[in-house]
Amino acid sequence: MRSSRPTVLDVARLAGVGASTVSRCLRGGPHLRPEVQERILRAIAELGYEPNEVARSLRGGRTNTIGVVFPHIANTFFSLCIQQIEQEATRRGWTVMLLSHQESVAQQSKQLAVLRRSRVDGVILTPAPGSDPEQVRKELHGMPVVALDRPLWTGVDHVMLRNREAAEMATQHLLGHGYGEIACATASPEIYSFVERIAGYRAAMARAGLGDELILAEDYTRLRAAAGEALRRRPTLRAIISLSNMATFAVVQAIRDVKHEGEREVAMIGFDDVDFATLVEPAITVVRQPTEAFGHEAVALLVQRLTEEAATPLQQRLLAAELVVRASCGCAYRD
Amino acid sequence: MRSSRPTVLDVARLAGVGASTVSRCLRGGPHLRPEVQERILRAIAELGYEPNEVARSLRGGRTNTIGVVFPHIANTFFSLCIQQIEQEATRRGWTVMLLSHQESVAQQSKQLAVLRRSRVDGVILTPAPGSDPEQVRKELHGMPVVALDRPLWTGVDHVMLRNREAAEMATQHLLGHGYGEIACATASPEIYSFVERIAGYRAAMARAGLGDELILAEDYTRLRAAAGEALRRRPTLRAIISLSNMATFAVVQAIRDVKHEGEREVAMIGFDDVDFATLVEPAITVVRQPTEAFGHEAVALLVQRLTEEAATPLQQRLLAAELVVRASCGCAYRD
DNA sequence: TTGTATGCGTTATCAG
DNA sequence: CTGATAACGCATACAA
Repeated sequence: MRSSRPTVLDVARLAGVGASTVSRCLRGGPHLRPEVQERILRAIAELGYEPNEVARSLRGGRTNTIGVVFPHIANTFFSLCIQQIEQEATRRGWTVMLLSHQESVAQQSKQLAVLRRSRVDGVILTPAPGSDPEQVRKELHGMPVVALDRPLWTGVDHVMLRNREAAEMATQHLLGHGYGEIACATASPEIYSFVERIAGYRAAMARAGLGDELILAEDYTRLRAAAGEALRRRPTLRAIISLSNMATFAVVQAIRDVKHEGEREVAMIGFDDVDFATLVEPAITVVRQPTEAFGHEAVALLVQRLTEEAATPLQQRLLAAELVVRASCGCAYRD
Repeated sequence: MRSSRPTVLDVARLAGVGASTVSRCLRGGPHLRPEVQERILRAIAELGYEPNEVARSLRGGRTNTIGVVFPHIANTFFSLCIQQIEQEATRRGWTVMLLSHQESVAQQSKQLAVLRRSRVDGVILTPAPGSDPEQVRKELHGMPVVALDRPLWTGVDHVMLRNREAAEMATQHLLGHGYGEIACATASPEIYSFVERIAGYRAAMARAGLGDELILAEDYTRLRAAAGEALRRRPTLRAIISLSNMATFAVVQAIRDVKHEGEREVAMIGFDDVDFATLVEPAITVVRQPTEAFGHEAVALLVQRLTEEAATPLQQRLLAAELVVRASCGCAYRD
């Protein structure tokens, strides 16, 4: 059953040629007599030969594999990115090794060690909050890396959202509807993208001469509670911006909680075009991140660097978010 | 920069021992003088040596990698499974190569070829609909496989839901609420799990002496339309069961579409505990699949078979679904 | 145009 | 207890 598979040598023997000739035939070498090539191809088919990528990797020093390390896999933002990465990698003939670090620096270290030992050619990484850039640089040990969604250190290729602009845009939109008191909700406010989005929100509020109110929490269960509390404490608070898909979920719940206690309309703009955005009433206006571009660009950048001849200059992609206007922001319903 | 990394030989030289001694030290061989071990460990630390898994794989004939092939990655059911698989694999010291086939048999063939050439030790596969089992068996070429969510051929390890029971349970629940006309909605009715769930639904309806009505479509946009149409065509239709997270989404939309046209209450039970289930009004009663168990069991089964001494008997896990009762089925609201 | 020999980094074997 | 050696499968340099 587990009969060991045929090697180039088996093919060579059957075709009555040398091993290197078979190798050349496989790799499309030009120096081949058609007749010989024919014999080799037949031998390959007959034996069901397939090259051993492990041996190729050892010999060539390249694995044709990229390591992908994300905080979580099931979070819709990341799973959409991963989906895109897998497809783009497959399309280009690369293979993906998937790992997650659960937002833990320690776990991230372990996973990077796995990638080092596996000799992957490059890495796509969304670093855990609190990562020491210099430490990560060492742990990468020279493996080319593309930072996705969060920065690593200046001088590394990355693909990120224009976080500030995105949050500003949302805030502006709410301000345009006449809301003066607008809160901003997120868990894990130490995570880079949230830091930036908070800054964007604050900038917009400051420009309008208004104060800001942050609703923060360690996790999303607490965020729901915190948002509810904020709404109760401040009856004049009528609008909230949430900074991620999870936060959006929590805020929707909080608003519903408060609504149940008495009449109270609260406008909101969510982050990420979650599927429930169009299902709830009113439909949620959201800041949509271009997840396809995240995945596509990350792979493109990495592959480019892995196959470059001369040194490619630093590549940094700053992606624009899109405001998908629905009803929750105060706009007329128009679905 | 790309200075090639130290090898066992470098470590051996620095420690003043032979290469195999270093190897034994690494693999925890018992035959080592403490003094020598000390020297080796120091050399390893000094050089920053890390074993090359590629070479190990070539030498050992095992890659410590499992291939995971799913239809899609971003579908919440699959992404939850993948998340669990990655965690369980990492915990056990295995590595995951992630691929998707987009429900295409041709794409699946290509991905299995990638896995063959990569010499992964085993595969977790959710086969594309229309797969020829014998063909897949050949394409696996002896690699141990665990089928997840959909069967492959009798005699292969698998982890699946008790689909019929799950659908029957949901149907029963609706029948218990007094609904006589209950429709069942899904796209891609050729996919195994949906076939089974349809059978379960029908069995329950037949047992109650009632006829069944299937709402089928090729994709989910059309399913939304088809469900809306069915509701309009048959004003007495007051309950729908949807067979997947995507179908649930479509049915919720359809019910909302119809509701907008006039007063009409439609009960429903969804499949998969999607996050929007608790956000819409009324909250959706759903059949919850134990995604953690899917991932965990799949890895456990596969690893067991990969590390078995003697031949392990066929392992088939049939997971039970859980009815999460909320309000959409007609039960009192109780959140 | 083709074949032979060598090495990629490990580990198992076997002799010391 | 330890060290030299061979082999895993492939691709390259070089010889023919």
